[in-house]
Amino acid sequence: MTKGEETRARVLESAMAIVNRKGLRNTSMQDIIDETGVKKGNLYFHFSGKDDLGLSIIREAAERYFEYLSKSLSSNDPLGKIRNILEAVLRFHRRRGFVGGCIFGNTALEMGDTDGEYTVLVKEIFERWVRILAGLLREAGKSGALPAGIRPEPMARHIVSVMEGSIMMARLYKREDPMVESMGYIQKLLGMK
Amino acid sequence: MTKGEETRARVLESAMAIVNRKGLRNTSMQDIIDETGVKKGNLYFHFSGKDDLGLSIIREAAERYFEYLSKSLSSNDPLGKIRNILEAVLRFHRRRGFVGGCIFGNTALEMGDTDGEYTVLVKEIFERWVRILAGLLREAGKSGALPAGIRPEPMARHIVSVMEGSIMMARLYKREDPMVESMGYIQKLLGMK
DNA sequence: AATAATGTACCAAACGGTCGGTACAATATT
DNA sequence: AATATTGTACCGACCGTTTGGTACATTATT
Repeated sequence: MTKGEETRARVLESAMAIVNRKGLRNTSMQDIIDETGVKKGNLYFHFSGKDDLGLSIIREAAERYFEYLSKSLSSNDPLGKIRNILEAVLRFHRRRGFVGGCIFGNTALEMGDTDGEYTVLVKEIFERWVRILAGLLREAGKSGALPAGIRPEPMARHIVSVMEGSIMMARLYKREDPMVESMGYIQKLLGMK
Repeated sequence: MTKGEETRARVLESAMAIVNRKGLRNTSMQDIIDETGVKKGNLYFHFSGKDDLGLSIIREAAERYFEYLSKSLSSNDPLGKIRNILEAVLRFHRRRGFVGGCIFGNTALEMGDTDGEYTVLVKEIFERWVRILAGLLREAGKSGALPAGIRPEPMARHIVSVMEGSIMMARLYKREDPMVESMGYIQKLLGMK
């Protein structure tokens, strides 16, 4: 790792923490400069602009997030794995004190109705999440563990919506209850409760 | 209605439309000046600052929203009324082409983790929504129309989370499917499907 | 005449971004 | 071995624009 790569990684690390806390639009390049000590010229040497930095942050956050989720799969049966994932998401936000919320959902909302690079990237991340859940649901369906009338794809999309909505509420009220309750209802729908 | 009241109402109307489309933080006072033709001095005569204008917008939007929902209650039984409300929400966003999303959820996220006036106001609005839904659920419970194990308050909170999450997804993908699907799963939980 | 409403000019701060330039190690040339 | 060249990393002053907000004179309305 060269000196430059090290600097870039360090800046990305700090910037990710700030954006996770304050959101993308509300984080200025100056904030990053102040926090990391990197000088402006150098910051723009490593990142071509704010969008380059922002997209790099989202991409890096997604990689870490999916890696974290995949390490939380302790169960053997597919529905158990889904519960593992939901619980991992809850743990993630509980550890953060429900500060910041979901960086992907936040970015989706911040970017509004534009069709820019951010929106495309966030869509891809959600689709990746849906694909993972739908795969597990399909697997559960094959072994007859899925209640009648539950189709994998729509249910997977529903789970993502529920998590995003309940993360938002948990953040707003700084309580885990919205997430815990909604996760319970998902499990009820899946016949696990 | 005096001329001044008229001006104030007109500015509030236009500003609400802009904020609904672009979000609060991404809407500048200049945007409102450009759109409405009101002059800067006059704008600051009617509203003490951006926060005053912003809070007025949210309050007004909430009044209209709840009024709109209450006019959509055509059913007689409480669970039917809940379906009416969900369908009214869907119609509301469909008419907007899923542009803008939910102004309350957007504001909640935009304001981040601060405990400012915006956050307090948005919390109140969500609580009001929960109270309405919980009342209907309790009513349904009394007449035995609620499946076993469904408690009104948590279920009401869950419904709000689901709606917020699915509105966000519908906005992101510019499709009604996320809302339609999630509404279906809510009805399934309530034993209506 | 008093007050309510409006118009215009201005402000300091913050924003993302550009610019010319420096420091220094690695490589090429002589 | 001495010198010249190149590429990476870094620096801080400066730019134009936009931001929310203020000051104050002017015009309608009552």
